[in-house]
Amino acid sequence: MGTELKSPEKPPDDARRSRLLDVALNVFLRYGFRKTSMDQVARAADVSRQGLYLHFATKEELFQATLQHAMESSLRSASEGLSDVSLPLEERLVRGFDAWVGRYVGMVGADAKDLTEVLSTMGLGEEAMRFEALFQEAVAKVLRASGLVAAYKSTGLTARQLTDTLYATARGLKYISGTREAFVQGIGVAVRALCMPLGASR
Amino acid sequence: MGTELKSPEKPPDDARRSRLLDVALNVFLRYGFRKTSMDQVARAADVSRQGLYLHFATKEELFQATLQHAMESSLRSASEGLSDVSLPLEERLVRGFDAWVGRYVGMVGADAKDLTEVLSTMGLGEEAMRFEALFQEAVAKVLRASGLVAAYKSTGLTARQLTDTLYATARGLKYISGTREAFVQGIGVAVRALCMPLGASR
DNA sequence: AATTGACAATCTGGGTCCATCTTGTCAAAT
DNA sequence: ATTTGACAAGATGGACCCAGATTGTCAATT
Repeated sequence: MGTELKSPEKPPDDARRSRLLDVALNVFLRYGFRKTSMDQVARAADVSRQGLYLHFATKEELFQATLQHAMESSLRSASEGLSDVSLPLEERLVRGFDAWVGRYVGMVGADAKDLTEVLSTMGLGEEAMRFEALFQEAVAKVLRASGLVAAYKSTGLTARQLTDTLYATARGLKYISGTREAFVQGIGVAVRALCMPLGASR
Repeated sequence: MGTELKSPEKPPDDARRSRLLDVALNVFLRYGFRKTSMDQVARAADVSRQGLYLHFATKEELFQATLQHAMESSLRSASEGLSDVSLPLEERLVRGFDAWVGRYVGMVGADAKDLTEVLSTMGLGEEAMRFEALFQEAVAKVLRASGLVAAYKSTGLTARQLTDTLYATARGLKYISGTREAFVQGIGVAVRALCMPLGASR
């Protein structure tokens, strides 16, 4: 069964690896790639530096795995939020954007400006765009299924356009908001405005 | 009549000064503050360096005047667009945001990241926020007058909240869009979605 | 499996020196 | 008014060196 699952690094290691990647993500987000040392990550994860090398051969491999893990993790929880049919549409959208964007608001330090640069250097730029596209498709799918797009029919706007607009709003809020709470508040307002045509009555 | 118009530097010089400031803005936007020399600005404006010093005593004074002029100019044209009653609401909003934000999309170079830093260093941060607030108030005013806020009554959203949402969208589009045209397109979609409750029928 | 201690090779940041660029000012010329 | 030419003081950037940090690997230990 499925010996070539297209995932290059998917031998389901342990939960330890996942924990290391979570810790590494936080450190990388605060200090960027250059100013983060393996020792720093190891200490933050309560592991020896060599223990870290036991899982990741080089710093770049750690970084790559960290980003990959973060994107998969964010997309997974975002998708879960978006597809939670037990919640009202607005709440699902807010949770989706919070998981995809809001989760990182206020976590990036001033030294972390090299992350995107290094990211594209390592060829992760395409992967990032792929995940971004997946998230956007998930949002668009929800908008279509909810009947929102139908409600906007008179405007001629597509699900994709509504998604892009909401996505741009989230990106703007990411820069404007100082805290995750402020972001959630802002995206909540945007979502409420967008969903208004479905009938905001209680 | 009004001998103290609160404007600190408003002796209505000539159009020459205004032209110099427009040129200076373009250079500053491309190369930032540090990497822009007085000679560079002078040459770009087809003036001698000393001719520039004849209008602005120091580089910092030039920078300060440039930003002040840009903010005033942007706010003026944004306000004109917003209050042009000969245009439909959507077009007015698009023109307003294009004048305030879109005008600068794609113009800022990689070396220009020190602009905001220097800006706040010189105490222009407060002034910038003041202009930002004025623009937002102008937008909110238009939204209220158009009846859009009333149309959103069932959601409980205020004019301020709708304005903030649109503003966040514009900020996001500023980072996402590579060109001014793409920005206008994006903000156009956002505005259309927002104005939908007023009846998008043709 | 993970840890400690240790190691050479390499990278980084600070410091100095020095040539060049830039600023701000001046006088003379148009 | 604006320009050209010139100037000293100061800022900037590149070259270079060096101490210390960091990386990646090893062996011995638990």
